[in-house]
Amino acid sequence: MDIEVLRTFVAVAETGQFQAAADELGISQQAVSKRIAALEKHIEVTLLVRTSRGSRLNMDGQVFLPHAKKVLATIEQAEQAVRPGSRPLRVDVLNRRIAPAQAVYRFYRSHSESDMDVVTLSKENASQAAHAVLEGIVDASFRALPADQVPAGISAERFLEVPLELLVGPGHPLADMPWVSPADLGGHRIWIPGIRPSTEWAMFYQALSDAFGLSIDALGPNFGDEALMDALADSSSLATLVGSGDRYLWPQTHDLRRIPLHEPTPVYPHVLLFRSGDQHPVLTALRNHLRTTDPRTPHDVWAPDWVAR
Amino acid sequence: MDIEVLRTFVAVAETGQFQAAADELGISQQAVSKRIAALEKHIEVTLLVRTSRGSRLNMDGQVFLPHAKKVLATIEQAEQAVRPGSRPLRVDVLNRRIAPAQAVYRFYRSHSESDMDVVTLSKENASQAAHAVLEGIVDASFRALPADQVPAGISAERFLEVPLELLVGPGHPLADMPWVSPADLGGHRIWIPGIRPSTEWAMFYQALSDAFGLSIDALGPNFGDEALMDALADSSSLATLVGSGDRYLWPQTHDLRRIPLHEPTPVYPHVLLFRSGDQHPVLTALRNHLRTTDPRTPHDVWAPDWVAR
DNA sequence: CTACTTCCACAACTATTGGTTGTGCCTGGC
DNA sequence: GCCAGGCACAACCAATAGTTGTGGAAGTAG
Repeated sequence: MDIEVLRTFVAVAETGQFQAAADELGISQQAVSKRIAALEKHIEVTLLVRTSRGSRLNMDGQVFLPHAKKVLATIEQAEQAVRPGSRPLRVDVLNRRIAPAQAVYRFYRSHSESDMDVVTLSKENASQAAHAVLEGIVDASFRALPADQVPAGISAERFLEVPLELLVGPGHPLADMPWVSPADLGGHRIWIPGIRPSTEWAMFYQALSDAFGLSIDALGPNFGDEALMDALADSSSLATLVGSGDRYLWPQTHDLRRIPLHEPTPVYPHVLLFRSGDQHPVLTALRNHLRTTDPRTPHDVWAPDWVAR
Repeated sequence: MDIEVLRTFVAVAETGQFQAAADELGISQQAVSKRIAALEKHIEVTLLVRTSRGSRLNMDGQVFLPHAKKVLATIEQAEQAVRPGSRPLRVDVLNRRIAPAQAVYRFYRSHSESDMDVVTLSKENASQAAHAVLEGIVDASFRALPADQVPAGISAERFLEVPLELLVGPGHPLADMPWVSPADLGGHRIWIPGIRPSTEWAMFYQALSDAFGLSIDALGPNFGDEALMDALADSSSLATLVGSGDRYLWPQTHDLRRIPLHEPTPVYPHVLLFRSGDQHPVLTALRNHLRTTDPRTPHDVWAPDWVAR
């Protein structure tokens, strides 16, 4: 049984004649005749009384008509259910407190009609996240993915170059500098806890170390932000790096100092991954929003050369 | 969109791989691949994640699956709704108090699982009733239809040869006869009120008159059974004819006499009309019931020669 | 690391289907 | 009785859905 056959039956039932139904469907009267005959043969029951002035429903036809309409409506619902935009856009972020999550949140507030879910997949690295996008587990993911690891079928759009800032305690030698250069950090110890190898964070800091000769200590478990901030506040040699817009490690309570980095400004290059050709309207709106609200990046920036662009 | 495509999608979703779904549907794996590709193209959304060990649903697929199942279930319901036997059998009888209606009623009582409607269409003659059957207004009709008027597509099965009896008042010359022959009625006046020309009753009594030289008075309006019985009771010359099993014109209250007719016994030849090939199980059961319970007809019967058989 | 297996997609070909046009029959109105 | 409207049948054609054969990707065993 074919859907078009049901549509044809409904058209005939409503117009009362084959020719009118044929006109409505843009096919010939003979095609309508064939379709109805096929339907009646399939369900082994005649549905229409053919007269010389048209056709009307017989008893079985009257019984069948509402069912046919219901089938068509159900199909319409099924198609509607997966139409792009009919379900919330699922966006994956590494962490709800860093810049991408905040950008998504700002977008959501200014587009209240946009339905979306923000999730944090526990993926080890950006490549796995890209596959999650490809497989449809999420619609988009903010990651720092090397250009050569973007799988076929995934588009990568670079947004939100977030400048890094040095976070130090009040006793640190650089605590009162208005800004510093990455090269100035050569002799200092930078501690970023809880970064496992092969994650994209590790790759980024590795590239940063290589570029400027830093000693970034990524070892040791992460005991949480409070423990890190306590350690920073008490130490005159320890420092860490944070994104300029991050919502955590905010120095208010510990008299910590955020010191901008310049010449060049290292930026964490967030990349939005999504399926190529994805038509989800909220995704389109999000991309537009990010493009237009992306703050002007400083002209002298540094980012790993492997990042997608 | 085709139903088989939805069935295929459900099969793939449930088995987890194309080959298994193909086996289930009795087609090749490549055909399944094509169908799924066509479905995904049609709704412009991918539904499955292909891996090297099978396929699983992605987010849209998970959304779509229950809708697809619902469509299939709705179609199943639609087909079920017109499956022969799923709705009550509609049987048309001329009158609820004559033999066919009583036979149908006996059938209904002994087949309590059989769902049926008994209606009395106000059709002028048997030919119109046959067309009502053909058009599906009713499923079957008890009529006395000439054999040459049975339309194509209608089957006629002769049941219930109901012997006629003479009904007279106590003062009638034949009131005390144990039985009479139709030929004995030659000089008597027989009055059957309310019979309009061109009805099957009129045709039957016309044939009866012609065969035995009776004078059957069919004129005058029908003032009802009570008026007829009153007239019979008061008259020594008036008589009428009734079927032997009729539930009306029963002589209890008026001291009327029912006198059997023999040599030959005129019978009213009821014919069951139904659509050729109608598979309605209740119709089949009814026909079987009528065939097996039909009382043995007397060997010396008369019926119009034009009746179907 | 290589070879094998499993699973899906693509290509080429074929069979079937569903469409078209042309025509005929039936019925109802003039 | 003739004409017009409406549906069905036949023949033909195009589009579709099926087949087999093959290849690539990814997991698995040796």
